[in-house]
Amino acid sequence: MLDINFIRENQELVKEGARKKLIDFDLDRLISLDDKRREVLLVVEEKRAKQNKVSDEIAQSGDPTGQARAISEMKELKAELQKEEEKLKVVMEEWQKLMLQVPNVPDVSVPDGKDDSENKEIKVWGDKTQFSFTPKDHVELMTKLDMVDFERGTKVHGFRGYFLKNDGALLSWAIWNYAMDFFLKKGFTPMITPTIVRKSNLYGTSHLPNDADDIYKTQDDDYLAGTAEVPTMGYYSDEVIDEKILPVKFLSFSPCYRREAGSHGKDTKGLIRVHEFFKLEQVVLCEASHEESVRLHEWINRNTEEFIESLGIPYHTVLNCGGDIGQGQVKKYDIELWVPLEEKYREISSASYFHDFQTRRFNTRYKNKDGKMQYAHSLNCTAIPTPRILVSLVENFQQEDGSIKVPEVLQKYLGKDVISK
RNA sequence: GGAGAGGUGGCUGAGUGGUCGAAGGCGGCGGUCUUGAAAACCGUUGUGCGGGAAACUGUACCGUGGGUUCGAAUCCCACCCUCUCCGCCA
Repeated sequence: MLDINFIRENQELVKEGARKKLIDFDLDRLISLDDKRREVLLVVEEKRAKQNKVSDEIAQSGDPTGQARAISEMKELKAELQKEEEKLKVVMEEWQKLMLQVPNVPDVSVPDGKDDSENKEIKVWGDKTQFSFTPKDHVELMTKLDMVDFERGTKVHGFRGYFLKNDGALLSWAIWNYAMDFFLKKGFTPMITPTIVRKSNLYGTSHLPNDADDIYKTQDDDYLAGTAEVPTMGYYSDEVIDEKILPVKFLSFSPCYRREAGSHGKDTKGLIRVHEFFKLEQVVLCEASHEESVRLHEWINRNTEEFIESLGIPYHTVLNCGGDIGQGQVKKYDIELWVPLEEKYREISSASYFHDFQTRRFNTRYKNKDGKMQYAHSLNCTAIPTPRILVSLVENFQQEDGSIKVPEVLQKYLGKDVISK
């Protein structure tokens, strides 16, 4: 959410931002609605002031005749007031709905573009893996090594279902354990978060109202979070946090649930796109400073790059274009790992910052040194998702005999240096 | 699932129709005292929106939404949430 005064004072900027993000938003409608809101609010407040004043006089007056006259006058005023309040209510309903749809303004460095095909590659690390034999894809590799069972996954769960077993399961644990060690050294506070969350948290992160189709809902009207960003951001909702604890850095672990509505034809095989996965997520709250947001954004993204580098998987980093950026995000980097059999880089991580877009919705504030209330800034970045990471890991490290070399840093966590039959 | 209790400011806790934005306490801040600190004492201490250069001022906020009333933290209705006990359960 943006501040309405900011919106009013920066209409062209907001419009340009929406254009860049390819979000269709009728700002003029919001502005005229806001004019109306202000106008009616003024009338309502004037009438209330009058009402309050006369009510006090009635209470203090010892004159019954005067009281009776004032009361009958106030009855009229009350009727007028109710009419105006009803008007205000109607205006506010639409106003609030529109306010939830205003996109945050993307950074000037965000390039134009319609979708992920127009993201800008800003970094390439490692050489694309070359094989002296015919490589296999992760489905074949992992199935043959009995690391995964898609058939029974589908039997039990349905479309996109999977079981990880044997070294598939152990490798996941090894990655989680390694990632914990790796990220905790950087000063994160580890958390295991709830995944069933109240609706308000998804409005807070701005997954709602716009991405409702992608979110599972329970019969109790709760939702299953698609990322630990959601519960972690909710952690400090409606709180005034102590400025001294900023920046707070959480490393949150959770299962993640995504309906993947609208992507039925995509990635139908394998572990790239599944309904249920696990993720370690970096979530950061910092002081309300653009420079600090930028600094931490670079930092969290770099953390994940370093993690991937330590595994030795070739990747590149892209700067997401306007059309590939979410409603609330100011700027986003994606880290994409090389998937040899697809001959493509595939997204493994996403680092974004939001300024106070999310914290306004969550009402997460702190008091700054001058005693002024400020909305904190928020950022997040994937630390590591499983099982998606396994795709590029096994494909890049496969050997001619169908075994998989274990990256050195994982060997002590897995207890072996090669996965074979 | 059954039964009960309760939601008030940063916290605790009083307040059952009229200067209540809300007593008291704790905490915070400022001061007195002290070499310094503690203790004690004195003072001060909510947020959003609007107006104003400012002092200040209008309005809203006592879980949420409605209702009654000239007037609601206080009365009525619905909902949400929390806690306790019993049951079930990883």
